[in-house]
Amino acid sequence: MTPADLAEAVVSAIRAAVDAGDLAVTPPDSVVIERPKNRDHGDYATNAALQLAKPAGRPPRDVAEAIAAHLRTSTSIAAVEVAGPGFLNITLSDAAQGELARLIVAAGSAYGTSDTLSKEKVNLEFVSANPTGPIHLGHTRWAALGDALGRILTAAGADVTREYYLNDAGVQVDRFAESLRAAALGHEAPEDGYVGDYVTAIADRIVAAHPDITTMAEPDALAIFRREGMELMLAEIRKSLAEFGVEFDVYFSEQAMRDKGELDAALASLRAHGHVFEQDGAVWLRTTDFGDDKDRVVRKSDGEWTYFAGDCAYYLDKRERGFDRLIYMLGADHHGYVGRLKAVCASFGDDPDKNVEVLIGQLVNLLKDGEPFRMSKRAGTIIWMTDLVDLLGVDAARYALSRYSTDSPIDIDLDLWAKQTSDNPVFYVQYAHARISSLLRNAVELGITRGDDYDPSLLAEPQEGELLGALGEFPRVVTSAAELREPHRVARYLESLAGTYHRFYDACRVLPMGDEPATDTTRARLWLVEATRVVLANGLGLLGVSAPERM
RNA sequence: GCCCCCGUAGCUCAGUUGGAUAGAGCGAGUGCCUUCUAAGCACGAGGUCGCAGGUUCGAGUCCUGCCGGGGGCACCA
Repeated sequence: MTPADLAEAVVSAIRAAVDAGDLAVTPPDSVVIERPKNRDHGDYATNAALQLAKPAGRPPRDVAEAIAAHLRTSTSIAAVEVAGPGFLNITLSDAAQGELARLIVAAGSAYGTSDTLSKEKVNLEFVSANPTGPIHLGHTRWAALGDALGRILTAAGADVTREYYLNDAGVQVDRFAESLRAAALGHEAPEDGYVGDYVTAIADRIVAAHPDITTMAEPDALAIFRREGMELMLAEIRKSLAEFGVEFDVYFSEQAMRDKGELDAALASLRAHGHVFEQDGAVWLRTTDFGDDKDRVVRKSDGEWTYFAGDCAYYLDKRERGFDRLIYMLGADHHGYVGRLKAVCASFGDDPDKNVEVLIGQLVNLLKDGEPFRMSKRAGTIIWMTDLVDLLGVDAARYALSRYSTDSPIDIDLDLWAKQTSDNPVFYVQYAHARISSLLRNAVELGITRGDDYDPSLLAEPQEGELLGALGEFPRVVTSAAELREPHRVARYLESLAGTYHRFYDACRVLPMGDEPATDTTRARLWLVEATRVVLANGLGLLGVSAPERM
């Protein structure tokens, strides 16, 4: 019996109580089922009676008793107690609890997926780093988190498009081209230009392909540096993202959007909605109508579009492609954008509370020996995604960036995350999976199979109950992580599950010792172990972290 | 000055969207391997949930103010 099944059973019991005249309320569609921290409070607890006390006009404990009487008729439920202010503490029968392993094994990689968000067409935009440099540490947090969130939303049934906004038009790209040319000529980088090993590396490649470029007229040279520099940079970005396990469905080119006249179209639409005005020779959007700090310029007095104009057009483009939920993942240094993005949404006549969601991620620092870490070989202090992967590997890097709330700034202790010990959370979780895989291999060698079925009531040890209960939580963890846009919940859950498994493993021998024969308990436990493996693998998969069979 | 985020055990952080006695891990202590991976497990100490009010049956969680830390407030991108 899953928590969801139990919730339905409680709702049914409430309906039965109402039908029997024991309770005068409108039965709720669903109730909250909790897994209590304290096992004295049963396998599961619900506060349904506390919620219904007011509409029923009766003390919570009375309501609880009325529900409990009807709940006790279920054969899956071993005990129901009314406790505290009116909680219902429910203990499942061993058989009902043990059934879960079968359900999980049968579902396999689908266990944890649901159709909770099936009505949502989500556009998930993340990373969107300018193609003027490699992916740095801050972007890397979003690469890990955005990709994980995409997987989690998909698991929850949402129709997700992962998108990278390519800022390939405008001043930054011009500066990049100028910086490349300066590097090629051995000149100093221009003011506000780009510096670093990667700039000279790309410049060298372009010079190699166009030996005459250093003697070419400046405009002609810049055009080549601009076009090819961006291509090479983007290729490098895509390569490092791919190595990190991150794939986008759409790389959305700002330049292409401009070429299609979408900026003019967006401005016309905003004008039609009545939020555009002219002042000091510039064209403005009156975002203060919708709570922004100040109005924003769309087109400068010199006729150039602002970056913000792109935001407006891009928003409209996404909406016209049918997305009703636009999720933007931004760094803390961009949190000032929230107001204007919401205002853009409202200016087009949409609902900023529904159509636009902005997730703000706090900053990431690396620590080594308790001190801020710097790349020693380089003058620059910027740390790239590839540096982090070199230091920790993809699994540890992704996991380290995914296990914390986006609200909290994170200090990644390189010593800790590079460790091959249980101090390192990702190893702790992966080790549980490897340990299970090893056990299952041993079972095969001993010629023991779990068979087509097992007796679920044999999974009656306390550690088995704990493990089953933990496995049963997984679908709810996934849906809550999806609904709250909080991938770290999956990581924390996996750590807890790994611990629960290790305790089970310590307490319950699975395979027979010596010449002993395999028993029904052996087979029942093999189902439970395989179910655990499935959940660990599915959960790690949601984070884009591998589930190794050997370590 | 205004806006956003944070403040929970010595350290790093969770806290099931308002529930029962606030939890893990690390650090430090003591045990547990002649058989499934000891990269593991078991046993304890450690707290005014920044402070002060408020909302209610009930607040770490919601509201207000204050203190402290981080980040941000362009006709830049």
